[in-house]
Amino acid sequence: MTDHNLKMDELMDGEELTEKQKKIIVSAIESFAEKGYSATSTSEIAKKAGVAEGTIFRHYKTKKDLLLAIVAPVMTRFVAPFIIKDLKKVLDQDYEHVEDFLTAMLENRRDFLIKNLSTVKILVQEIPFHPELKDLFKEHIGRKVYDRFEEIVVHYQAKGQIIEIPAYSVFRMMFSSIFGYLIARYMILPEADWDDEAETKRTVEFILHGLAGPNVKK
Amino acid sequence: MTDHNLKMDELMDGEELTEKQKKIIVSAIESFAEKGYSATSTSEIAKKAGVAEGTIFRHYKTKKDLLLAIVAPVMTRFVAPFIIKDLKKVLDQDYEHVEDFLTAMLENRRDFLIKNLSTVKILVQEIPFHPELKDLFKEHIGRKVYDRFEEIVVHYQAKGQIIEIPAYSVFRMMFSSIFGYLIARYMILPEADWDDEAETKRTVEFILHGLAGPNVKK
DNA sequence: ACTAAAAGTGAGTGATTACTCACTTTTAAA
DNA sequence: TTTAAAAGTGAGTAATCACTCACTTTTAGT
Repeated sequence: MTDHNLKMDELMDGEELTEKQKKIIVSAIESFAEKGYSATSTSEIAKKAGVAEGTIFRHYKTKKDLLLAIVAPVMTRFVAPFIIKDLKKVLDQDYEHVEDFLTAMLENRRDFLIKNLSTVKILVQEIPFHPELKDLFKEHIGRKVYDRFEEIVVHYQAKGQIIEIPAYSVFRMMFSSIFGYLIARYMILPEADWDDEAETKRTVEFILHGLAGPNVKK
Repeated sequence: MTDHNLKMDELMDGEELTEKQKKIIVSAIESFAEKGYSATSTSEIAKKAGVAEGTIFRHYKTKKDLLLAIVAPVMTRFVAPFIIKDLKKVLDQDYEHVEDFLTAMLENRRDFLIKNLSTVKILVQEIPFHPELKDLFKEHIGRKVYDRFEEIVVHYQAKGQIIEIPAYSVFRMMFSSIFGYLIARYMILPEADWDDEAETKRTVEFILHGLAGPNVKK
């Protein structure tokens, strides 16, 4: 179970969990990711966790609460790197060129995905069917991440490094290229023989050239 | 029901269907797209279609067969525009520049998506959970579409219009940009106020600049 | 008009499901 | 050591599910 690589407190944001509860979480993550929430029974989760079915309901009022308990933290954690104080100062010091920022972001998102692969899978697979998930997503990522990203885009446009188009277009193109790569790499064809260094470089170059402003570094 | 815009013979590749069968298909498409296959009961489909539940099993041996009957034709139709005889001749005559090809492809894929929105949604949502769908996808799209696409990439690389990188990287970046746009436009934020012409142009420009070869048209 | 095949029906079936709850075991505090 | 709270159990429940099948209705061919 790949999520055993994760410390349990990372999963649940430091909450104190019983051993049985941990087993329930781990088993639910595995089954939800593999079969989907709807096709996974609480009975199966219990068996896999080696607990009584009633134990699940001892900790989570409903099956849906179990799903939310798994997925909500991953959304919170997705946002974290974007919550930077004094963004402008950080960009000027550490990411003078948009290439530096891009490379860092791609690597950071990659690390995040590798660490949270199963839970991200669950999130992506379940969002179409659960309004609560969609609302949470909008709140955390739609708003918080996007607002920060807009500032970043404006910053680099002011320096002539990114073409003058709406920030949401930049957002869309950058994210689709990055996640197009990460999803293909880790979710669609994980067993293929990937040259990660080369593909990362190509993806960054693609984005840089695609969005090049008048002042871009050659 | 948006799929009512589709002629029924387009949906089912010309097969003769009874009126009740058509209603079953239409209702199943709607519910599978909205709730997912697993969370949709045959009882619900029957009620929505105004038929007896047994009627579904009169036409489809299992619930899964109903799903496959809906999804398989859309995959076949996805491939169709890529099955061109004498590809080189067509490219030279109609798409001298990669920009022309790109624009045509984006528009063609857009039209396809608009026409098949619900069934594409079902396909995307269900693939992770159904090995048969994944196999069908690999057969139709993984192989057929990709092989053709490789020829197209090689064609434009030979003319210096696309950068010399592996075809699968080109494929990945092009498709993620195109589908990043189409999915955002029609599946994630369909109600937003989109300037389609501008966004199409931006997407094409992004890809063109991102993949520009030494001989690209200025 | 008659007949057989095709299409459709809806009650029923055995299995499965999310959840409850009375009871048992474990843990922690005094 | 005792007591109470917390954690855990598993049989049971009402509801739901995919599917069957005896029967009815409709259609098509002669």
